[in-house]
Amino acid sequence: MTRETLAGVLEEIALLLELKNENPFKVRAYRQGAETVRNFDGDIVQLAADNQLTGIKGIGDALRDKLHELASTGTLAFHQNLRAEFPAGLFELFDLQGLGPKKVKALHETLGIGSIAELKAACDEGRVAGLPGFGAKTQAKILEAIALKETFADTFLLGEITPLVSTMLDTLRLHPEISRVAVAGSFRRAKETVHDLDFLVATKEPALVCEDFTTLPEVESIIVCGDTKASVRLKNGMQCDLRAVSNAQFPFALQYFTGSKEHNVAIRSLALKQGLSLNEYGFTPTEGSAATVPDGIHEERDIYQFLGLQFIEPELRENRGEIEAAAEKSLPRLVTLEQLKGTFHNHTTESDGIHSLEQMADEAMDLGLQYLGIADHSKSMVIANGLDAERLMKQVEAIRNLNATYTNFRIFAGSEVDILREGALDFDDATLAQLDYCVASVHNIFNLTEDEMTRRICRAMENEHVTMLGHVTGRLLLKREGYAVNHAMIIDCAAETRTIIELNCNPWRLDMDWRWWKRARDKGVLCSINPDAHSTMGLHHLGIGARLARKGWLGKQDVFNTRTVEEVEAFLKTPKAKR
DNA sequence: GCCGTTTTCGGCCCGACTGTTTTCAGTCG
Repeated sequence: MTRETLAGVLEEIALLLELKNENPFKVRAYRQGAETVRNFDGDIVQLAADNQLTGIKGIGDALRDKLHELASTGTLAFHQNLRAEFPAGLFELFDLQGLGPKKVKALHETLGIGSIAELKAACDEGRVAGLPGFGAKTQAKILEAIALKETFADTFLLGEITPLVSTMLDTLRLHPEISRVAVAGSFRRAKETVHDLDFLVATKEPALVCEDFTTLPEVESIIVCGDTKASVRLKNGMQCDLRAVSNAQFPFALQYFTGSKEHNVAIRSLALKQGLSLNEYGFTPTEGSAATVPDGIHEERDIYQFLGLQFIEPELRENRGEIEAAAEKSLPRLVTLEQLKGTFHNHTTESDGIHSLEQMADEAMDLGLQYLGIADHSKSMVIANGLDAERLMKQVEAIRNLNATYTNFRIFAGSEVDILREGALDFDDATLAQLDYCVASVHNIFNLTEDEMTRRICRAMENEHVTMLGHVTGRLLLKREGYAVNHAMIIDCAAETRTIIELNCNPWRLDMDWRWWKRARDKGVLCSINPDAHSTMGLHHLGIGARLARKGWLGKQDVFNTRTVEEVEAFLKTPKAKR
């Protein structure tokens, strides 16, 4: 029994109650209960099993008893009974954009639809468009949403699976027959989403290691298990491969399985020019070649060095100019997580965060940061409890007071100010002038044309008080496309107006996309790696942010929040035009 | 279902947008 199981059951109950037209506030109570469980500071599973869940805000008598039953017996009768009233496949319908409980209920009751497959068939036959409350456009949108979901099937967020990967790496390292372990593939290259995981081990007992791999606790089922390779399905549905090689083969296999395919093709053609063919086991002379196979290759970097290249960090291996740069020895020295001294764009309980100003600051200090920027939502974000000017000024005062109690830490008072329809801001200049800095973001009216949206955002960046631009496209990976923007124009405008662009490192966003950062860097635009944290845990996403910044070719000097607190203070006091 | 309380029942973030309607329901954030 895990915390996530408890929370998941409460979420599912909320969904089922919604389907049954239950009191929306009751539904919300279950949903909030799930959030409370997720964010509880302590061993909530044990407390629930011991029936010790008292005095926790959001968990009343009913949820306490249900969590106790669930944690102590493994199931919850109330949940099982609710579940039995609906087909299991009904849940997946909620993943489709545009479908909520009412529509799902209508589809189920009138057409007997209980799965995405059935819904797709019904749409294809035009049966959905005729239902009351539905129409041709709704039917088309549903088909679109199904197509989008199919595209993203079996894809996982980098940030979401990172803890799982480190756990599995730790387990493999403990194996007595394994001398070296690495994760390769797109995960190692820090792609924002990954399809499968590739682990690599060096061992003298490959068959044994493969067999043991299939018994890891994360494994759901075995796909294949041979002498040097095992392939399994993990409990989260992801396919996961293990390759077992010798210690001498390890660097070659690591290079090979890290990819990308395009990068490897280019690398192998370089080797061919030297009369050597390169594969996952090593170099071999090509037919008729007088080349000798190099010895002394122990690490991946030795392969690159032998080919006359600087070591290419895995994040850069996309064949987007890194090989040419490595040949010229002009690769950037990439930023590291350890170089980040602070971060901006974080929320507190004052808007929609779940931890207080003090809690967020404490966590930032525990992470070794020198400063923390607070940027709660502005008043237009009613749903997020956005602050009006009066509340904002009170928060600024609270921050100033709190700063007076710190010796080696500083909170910067900011706002995540909404960019309104035409590019105006949700606060007037006089209010913004009271802040240390400000992040400007779009949160509504997503359906503008690319031109209109780009103009809207550029107008906001032209404001003297806008320090940085938040999540450039508003995308939610695997869920929602971003709004249409012209990245090139926004980067140019940021360069002209000396506006920093955020790399929002919430795992769902990773926005601005890594493919644009090199261009921004070349135009002199600074990046701020911002977790958009809505809880203390959210601050831990800085690590993912650093990886994506590396993927975007950024070095320490390109990332604003590698600067010291004194440097940041001086920067923020300087008028934008002179930054 | 939870919370707070003028302590046992009333209130619970709400506005924008879409597509369906012909004045509004459903979804989203």
